[in-house]
Amino acid sequence: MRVNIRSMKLTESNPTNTSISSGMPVDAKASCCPPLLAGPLSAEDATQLAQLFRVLGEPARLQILNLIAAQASEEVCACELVEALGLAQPTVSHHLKVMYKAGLLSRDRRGTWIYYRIVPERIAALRKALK
Amino acid sequence: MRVNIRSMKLTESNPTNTSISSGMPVDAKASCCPPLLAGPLSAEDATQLAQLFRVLGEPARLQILNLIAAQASEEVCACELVEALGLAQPTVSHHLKVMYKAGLLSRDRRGTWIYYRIVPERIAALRKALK
DNA sequence: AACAAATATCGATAAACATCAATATTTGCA
DNA sequence: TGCAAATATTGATGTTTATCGATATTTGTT
Repeated sequence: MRVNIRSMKLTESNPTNTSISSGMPVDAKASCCPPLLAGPLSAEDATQLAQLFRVLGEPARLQILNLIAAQASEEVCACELVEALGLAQPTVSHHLKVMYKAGLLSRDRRGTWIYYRIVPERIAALRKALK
Repeated sequence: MRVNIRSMKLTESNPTNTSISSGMPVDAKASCCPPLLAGPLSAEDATQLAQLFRVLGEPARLQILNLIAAQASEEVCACELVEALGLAQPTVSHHLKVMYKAGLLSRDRRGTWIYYRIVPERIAALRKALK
């Protein structure tokens, strides 16, 4: 497990959010992703799950996930995404932030660059929710 | 397999849409839901997949799925959903239409009532897409 | 044909959000 | 400290869409 001192700073200014494992802000609560079809679903659970699905309901964000998954290094620099997606830099930054806050991406700052990775457990949780 | 003559009428006035199996209009193309992480994703595929996720990105619609799944009969009358969700009838009708067009629900008209069912293959396809 | 019930459509409104240009902030380096 | 590159934020704009009231359509019944 790579521990990057600088990357800690990214979460220091985010005291209100809980963490999955290390430095992962997540808007959703810890009791995330109960099965959608295999049991009762509270209104709050429905809201949280819907919020997660909505994050995936954007082509650009799906392509970001796909682009990261295509990397052998399992990570991608934010700067690469700008040209790959053909979107403005603020737009890409926005999408990355949304996915990061949703717990779908983790990030690792190395110098000026920030490398993003998929959080596979989060994807798996969503897949389980579709049961 | 129950064949309802009247229910045929529901799809007769929808000649532009393709069908999954029988009487199921689907906005998405037949080549739906390629794996999101296990291979390249075209822009069109990303758009289609995102559209499907967006349908699930609404708490009311997730609750509709959950309510149907909770029925032993595996189906639910639209009229029951209005009170169960606490939404206005046009709103519920709108959500049902969105999910029906997305191929997530099938419907069976019996007299004045319309009973909705989950299309499990569609849910399974989404789950597979999260690979 | 007339009526009642269930569902669909229409029109309007408000909220959410994707997008970008401009600008600010952060970071490494000299 | 000053500069350049990467990323974040701000403000504005246009689009999408959830929601509802009012109304239309469909369906079964009498």
